[in-house]
Amino acid sequence: MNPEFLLKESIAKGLEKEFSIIVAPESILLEPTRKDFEGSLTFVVFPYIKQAKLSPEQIGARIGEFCKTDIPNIIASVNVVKGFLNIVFKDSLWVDQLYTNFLREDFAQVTDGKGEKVMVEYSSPNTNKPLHLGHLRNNFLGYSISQILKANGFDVVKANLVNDRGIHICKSMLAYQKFGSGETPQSAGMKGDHLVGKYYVAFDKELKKEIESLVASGIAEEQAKKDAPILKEAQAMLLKWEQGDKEVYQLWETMNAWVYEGFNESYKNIGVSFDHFYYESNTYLLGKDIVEEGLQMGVFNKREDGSVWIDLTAEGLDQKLVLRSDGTSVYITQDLGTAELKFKDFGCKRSVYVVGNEQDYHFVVLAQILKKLNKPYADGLYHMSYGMVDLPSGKMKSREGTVVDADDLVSEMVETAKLRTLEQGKTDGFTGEQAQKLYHTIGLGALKYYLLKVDPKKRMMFNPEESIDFQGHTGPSIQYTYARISAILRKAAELGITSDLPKGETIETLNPFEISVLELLSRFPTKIREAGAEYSPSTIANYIFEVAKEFNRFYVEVSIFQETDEIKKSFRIAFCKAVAKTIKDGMLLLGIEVPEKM
RNA sequence: GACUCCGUAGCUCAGUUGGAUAGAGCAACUGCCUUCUAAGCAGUAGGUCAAGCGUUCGAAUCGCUUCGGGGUCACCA
Repeated sequence: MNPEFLLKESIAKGLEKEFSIIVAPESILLEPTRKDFEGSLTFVVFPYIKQAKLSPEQIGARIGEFCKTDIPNIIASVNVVKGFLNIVFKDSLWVDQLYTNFLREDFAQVTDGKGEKVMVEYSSPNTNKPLHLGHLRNNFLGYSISQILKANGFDVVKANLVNDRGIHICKSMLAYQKFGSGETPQSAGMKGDHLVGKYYVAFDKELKKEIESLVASGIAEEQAKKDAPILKEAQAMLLKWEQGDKEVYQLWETMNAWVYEGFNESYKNIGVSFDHFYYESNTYLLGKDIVEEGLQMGVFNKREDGSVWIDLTAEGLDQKLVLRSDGTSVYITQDLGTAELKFKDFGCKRSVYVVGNEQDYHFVVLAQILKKLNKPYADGLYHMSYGMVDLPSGKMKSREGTVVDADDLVSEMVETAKLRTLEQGKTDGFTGEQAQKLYHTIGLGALKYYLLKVDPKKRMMFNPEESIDFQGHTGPSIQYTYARISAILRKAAELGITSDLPKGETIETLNPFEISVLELLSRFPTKIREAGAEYSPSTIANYIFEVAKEFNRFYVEVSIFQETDEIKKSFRIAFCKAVAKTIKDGMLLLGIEVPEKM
């Protein structure tokens, strides 16, 4: 039985016996004891002073005494400071916890989700240009939250809704037609997505040129922006695409195929994956039947010009268009359609959308509409809204060429990892392939950790120099801790030291370093719950860093192989195993791998 | 303008269901590699938690006001 729960039960019993205060054990709040006081868990008594009509110190003392006699096999001592009752567990309890809990294969598996299906939609790129830094945050967050939801007992379907149609794709296509002279990714020696992106930039350049010359000929800038011939051509091309024009369609398929090949390579390289792909070219016409449905229900209303609207003023929102007067879809129409499609395909009542916070309003509206339509999946919609990634030079803008390309960034990180590793001569005994894999693990680990350690909701700063730092609060430093432990475990195996204690043996006294690490390990399931409930990979990232940091303190202070007490030695091997497992499992929740050697 | 998110050390961030003396990392400075990997550890210095008022046993955390920054308010996606 979990000692934290036993303690809560005992406190609840104590409150009742001593003060006739009835509280459910689950609702009792315990927090980790502050470092400067003795103890593992702290019960704050202030909330009960009114009912108990005694001073905080007196209440704390009486509850403490009660617990001590109630569960003497768990508690070593208690102390009361002001209104804080600090509980010191017996060292042998931690030993017991280590063997029966922390080392268990499923220690990090929470079952609260009960196998319920959840769809996590993330990545969702446009096919007119390659992935950039902002996409990386999205992809890492999406993958990580999928892992975290799985760890919470949900059955997760990872989906990618590819935006493969629209005016922006036509821009790339048109520029390719004009200036491409038939080059291909092979002939250009470029990844397909980068090649297509090149023409997207080319389009923009041409467009600017045309606008300038129009302005020079005396046309107002506003008008020139609308009248530029190349823009008109792109719009015409989109129309042709929608009419199924063979030539346009073929070009579209060819160029998209290039992009997909490029994306797949990138996805593989950054270690994210999907269970299902949706393509907007298949879904952009959906949603019209839902509009019809809404009209029938009286949720939507049709105006004279034929456009369809929903009035959300009662909800504190606005009037919102859901279908244009010409009968074509807008963004939200499509999203209504795909929400329905997702539900039909997988039956997920819960659906997580990993989408930037500039779309907060859109998702509030979407959720409201689904609710009004009485959709069974309306309440399960969650917009995992994350902040922009800023550069020291300011906001990233594709058109102004201030984006950081995802592929370039990853290779730079890997290259830096290689340099650092070679500098330190740490690849002795590695084959070339193993070394390459290590550089990738470290470089990518650094990048993922850097992007995931920050609260997703917050806008964050990407400082290129800091992100390639491998020391301190970084992924590689955690990976390094894992590699160190692995070295110990290898040596223990060589020496034939087991991690099991002889039958009937236990350890009565641990050192403070061991205890504070074990305290941390005990919080892992709670942290997983927290991360799941808050949709916050950063909770896990910061927790794992704490574990690694605390273990490192133990590592420099306490020797394992020089320990003469064989029982203690075995215990410490088990201890190392549990820490390694926690770090590994935690990092995998972030999508970060850990190396056995580095 | 309306709505919304944010403001914590020089920098990047934790901490926010109200709890003890607000914590890390980087950068700066001092130490520690003949003992399990120094991508580590120990230490020094660095704070009016944007400002003010309020709520109460207690506020970085809740409320109001002000200042500063971002985002959204398209028959674009």
